[in-house]
Amino acid sequence: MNPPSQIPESLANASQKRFPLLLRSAWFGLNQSFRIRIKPLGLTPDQFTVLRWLHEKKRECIRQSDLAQLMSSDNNTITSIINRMETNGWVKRSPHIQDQRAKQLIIEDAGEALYFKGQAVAQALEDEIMNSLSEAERLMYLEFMHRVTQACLDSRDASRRA
Amino acid sequence: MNPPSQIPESLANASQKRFPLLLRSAWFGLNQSFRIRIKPLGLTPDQFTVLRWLHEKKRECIRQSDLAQLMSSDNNTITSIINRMETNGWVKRSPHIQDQRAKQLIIEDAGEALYFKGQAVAQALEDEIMNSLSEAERLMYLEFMHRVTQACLDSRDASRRA
DNA sequence: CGAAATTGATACGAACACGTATTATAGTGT
DNA sequence: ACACTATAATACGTGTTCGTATCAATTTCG
Repeated sequence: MNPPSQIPESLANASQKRFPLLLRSAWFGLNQSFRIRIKPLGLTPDQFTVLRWLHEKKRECIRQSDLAQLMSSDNNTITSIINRMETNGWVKRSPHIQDQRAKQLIIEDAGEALYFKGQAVAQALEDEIMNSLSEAERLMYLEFMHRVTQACLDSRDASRRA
Repeated sequence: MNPPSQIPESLANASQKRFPLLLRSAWFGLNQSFRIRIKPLGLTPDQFTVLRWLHEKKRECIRQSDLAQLMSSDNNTITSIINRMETNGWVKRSPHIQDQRAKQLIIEDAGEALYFKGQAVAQALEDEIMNSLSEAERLMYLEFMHRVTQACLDSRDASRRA
């Protein structure tokens, strides 16, 4: 007997419900879906994430390394992303007041306008995904996910120090 | 027990427990942790994932596009990864019996030996993360995560068709 | 059968992730 | 003042992700 070969194999077989596989598929699926939907805006998912943080932290002084922290990324990647976004006129680098090594990131009006458009798409997508859980399940899930996420970041930090 | 103010801002502030942020941080954290730990083996996380699938599906005939499906990836990326892994002698391409367009992927002995070493690291990491939940919580979490993951993949497929 | 649409793989280029090294500045200790 | 260490950003190289285009082989259908 052949295994049922024409069912979404990605989950049908794989899902002995192992956490790493689920996490990978969830992230890839969400990211790809979002990428396709915001492509008309000329944005990538990562660029949108940058705009989100710069918008939300507009009152604070955000250096590139702060942004790297917020995005679970690193200074190299941020430098590269900001280069492109600065060229597009969505953000700008400003000298930091107290620290002459650092550069403060500021979202430009064009960038903020783009953010608002992307945010509508992002919110719709998030709602759509979260609809697969009931209200009560969603609360539990987000609580669990919060703890698991913290464990992942702790594990990373421990591995770095080792 | 006050809100520890000098703990990763990525979760302390951001975690109004919004799903996309949690998912991104969890994936990046897990991936980075795993990358650091298997680096001594000369493997990247994605290469390990390839070895895992080719090992588990060793009895079946796996084409590159099958692997793309399993990994929530695409043919372009698989071609690129397999190129490097074939150079290293970890996998090899074989002509497909019935479909002359396709290439069957086969894990080499060197690749399988590497997989076993990586698997020990992967399992330890998974156990470590899952320890942040009790047994009962873990069961619920994996069930929820399964549904959410399926929703993410469905959303991607819908966006592609649109 | 034969034309059209589809599929498997690849080439190429842009964007992103990450490691290592480098430069400039800041903070530390003496 | 001095050396020492740490941090912010960048340059550069490798690996991964993804879009578009291309080619060959397969399937569908008139």
